[in-house]
Amino acid sequence: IDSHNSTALLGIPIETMNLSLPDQSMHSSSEGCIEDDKADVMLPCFHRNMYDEPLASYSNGSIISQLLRKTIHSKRALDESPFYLSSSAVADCSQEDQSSVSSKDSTVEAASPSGHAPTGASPEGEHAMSDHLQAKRARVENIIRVMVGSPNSRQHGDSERSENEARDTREAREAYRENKRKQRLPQHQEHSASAQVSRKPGSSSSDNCNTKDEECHKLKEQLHSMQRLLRHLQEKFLQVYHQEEAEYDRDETEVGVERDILEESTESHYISAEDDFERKNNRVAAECKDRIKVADYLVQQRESQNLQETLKQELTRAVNDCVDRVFKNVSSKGLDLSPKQRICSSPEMQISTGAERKSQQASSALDHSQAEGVGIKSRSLEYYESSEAHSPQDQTEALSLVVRKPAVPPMSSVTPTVKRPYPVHQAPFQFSYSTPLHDSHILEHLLKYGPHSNFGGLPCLPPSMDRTSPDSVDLPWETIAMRSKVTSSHLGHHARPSSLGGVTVDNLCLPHVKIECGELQGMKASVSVSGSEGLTPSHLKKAKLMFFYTRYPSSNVLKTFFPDVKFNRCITSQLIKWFSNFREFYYIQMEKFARQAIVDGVTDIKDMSVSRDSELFRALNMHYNKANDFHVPDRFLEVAEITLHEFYNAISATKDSDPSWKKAIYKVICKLDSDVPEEFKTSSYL
DNA sequence: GTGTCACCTG
DNA sequence: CAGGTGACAC
Repeated sequence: IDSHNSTALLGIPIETMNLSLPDQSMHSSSEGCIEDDKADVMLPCFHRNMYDEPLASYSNGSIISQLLRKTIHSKRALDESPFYLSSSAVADCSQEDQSSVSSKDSTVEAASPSGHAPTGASPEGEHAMSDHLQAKRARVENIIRVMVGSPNSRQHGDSERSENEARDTREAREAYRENKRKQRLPQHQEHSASAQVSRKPGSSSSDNCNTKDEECHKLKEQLHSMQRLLRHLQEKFLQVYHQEEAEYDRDETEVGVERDILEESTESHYISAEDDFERKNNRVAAECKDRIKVADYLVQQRESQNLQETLKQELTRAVNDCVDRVFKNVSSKGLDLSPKQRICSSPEMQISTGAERKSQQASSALDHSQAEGVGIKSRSLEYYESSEAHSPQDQTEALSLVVRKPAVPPMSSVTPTVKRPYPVHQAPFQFSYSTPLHDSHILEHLLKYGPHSNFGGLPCLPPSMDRTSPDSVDLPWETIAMRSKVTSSHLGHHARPSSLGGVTVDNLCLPHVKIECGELQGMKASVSVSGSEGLTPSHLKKAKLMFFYTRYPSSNVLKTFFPDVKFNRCITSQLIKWFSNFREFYYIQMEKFARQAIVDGVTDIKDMSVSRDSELFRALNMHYNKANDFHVPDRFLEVAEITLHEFYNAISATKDSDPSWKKAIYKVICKLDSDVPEEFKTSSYL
């Protein structure tokens, strides 16, 4: 509470801290898990004042709403006098933070984006205002987006966060108007940041390699960068609003109207999802309504209605999109898609530009750890950075490739894809805007656990246990890069179904066989044939065993003993080639052992016998019957012995000087073929 | 011209 | 084990 109050006094929104702290402490020692993250994210939404920033975590579409709400809130706080802050700070955490920072200027500015048309403005004036308003909104959206996606907001340690916030507060006061909004948004991130921090240890639980010192150092670094970013944003805000303020000075009543609109839209969209949330917020909402409603409906109903419609549309769209994404994710999970796929399913708009990229990447990765785990985020981000133009859909098929080749940007993969919910914004500032991720995961959580589930209380599951995928496990930033590389092994360690074994493997080998047939026909045959009709490793093994009986099988023999193979020129040639290779190895061995015998001083071929114990036999058996699960016929031993003698004699007679000296031997051996047992004819022999 | 084979290479 | 090549037979 102390820290809380102090922070509030400093004018820093600490709502997130207040709400998240318990969770943090709870999760700090535990392993980071998605659910926890989600819980952290969710808490603000459900336990906080509706007007705070419930929408901030939902979607880009709600940004305007968020701004409006904030403005209203600030306004209210202003109206309520300085005491509001102090009292609320102790009593209601959700309100104080906002009110603490609020000032009249800030209120006006904040309100400006949404509703500025002064009462009694002429129609033309209103129209012009609406245009102006839209332009203003766009700018504000961009700025907020930037702030939301601000890089370093996520990794602040609790202790350091205080310092950071204090600094931010000072800066904020300097640029008071914008700061109010800024502070909140960053805090929203901070909320997740805190969650992130708490989860870190857990995430790295598998390898407790991250010391606190390291974390602190990183957090500090990120804090600094975030501060820089914050200053930059403040400047931007000032620029925008100074311009706007000169022209449009907002009536406070409008703020109330807007706020009311926001209330309605917000409630309609989200309360249904979370009754608990509604209950908690009703109290606050009632208060606000009492104060503001009087002024609300006195002001330009028309504009407010338009605004209301717009906001509703935005919210509806955002919600719909979220639902779609959630269902996609769920369905993909049901299909047991690889983690990677799932990862990419929630990428959303991750657009980073220029110098901010790096920090952005880090922050965004951490930022969304709540929902999906850092690894996922980072990967998705990488993907978008590497190829911004690509839509997630484009990645759909690359998964397998990516999976096997770490070097390739894994991003290309996966993704079953979810369309980017909203068009990319063309703002001068394009930081990653990851909010959509939040909403999707929030909804997902709702779908999975129901609206009343306790996000904060979710059990911390062991990494990769009871999680949809290992990727969801949160990891420290340092490990993200590695993880993204490791992704390549996803197929292997994750879902590589044992079922992949037999048939699949065989099929994989098919190309081998088939490619040999240059012609389309052959390709078709091999492809369509797969398994039963094409040549598989099983067929190869069978051919090797047949070699014990026949070294020079005829085409007819082959066709007879490979009834399950759809023969064509390619297949036949392939089989012939196999036996050719078998012979090659066979004769090489024979020549080698014959020469060795000569070297060893063997003078009588009677001393050269081939038995099952002989080295020659072992070599041959190893080659043709590696599994040693086949009883080699005695006839083969005889043939082998004859062959060895032939080579010995030829070499002894120095016939090997003749380039074609082996031909005579081949001629002899080819006559020694015996019939292949009938059991080889059955396609299921092996 | 086509098919088969041995040989060589990777 | 596959691919390529040359020799050879048909």
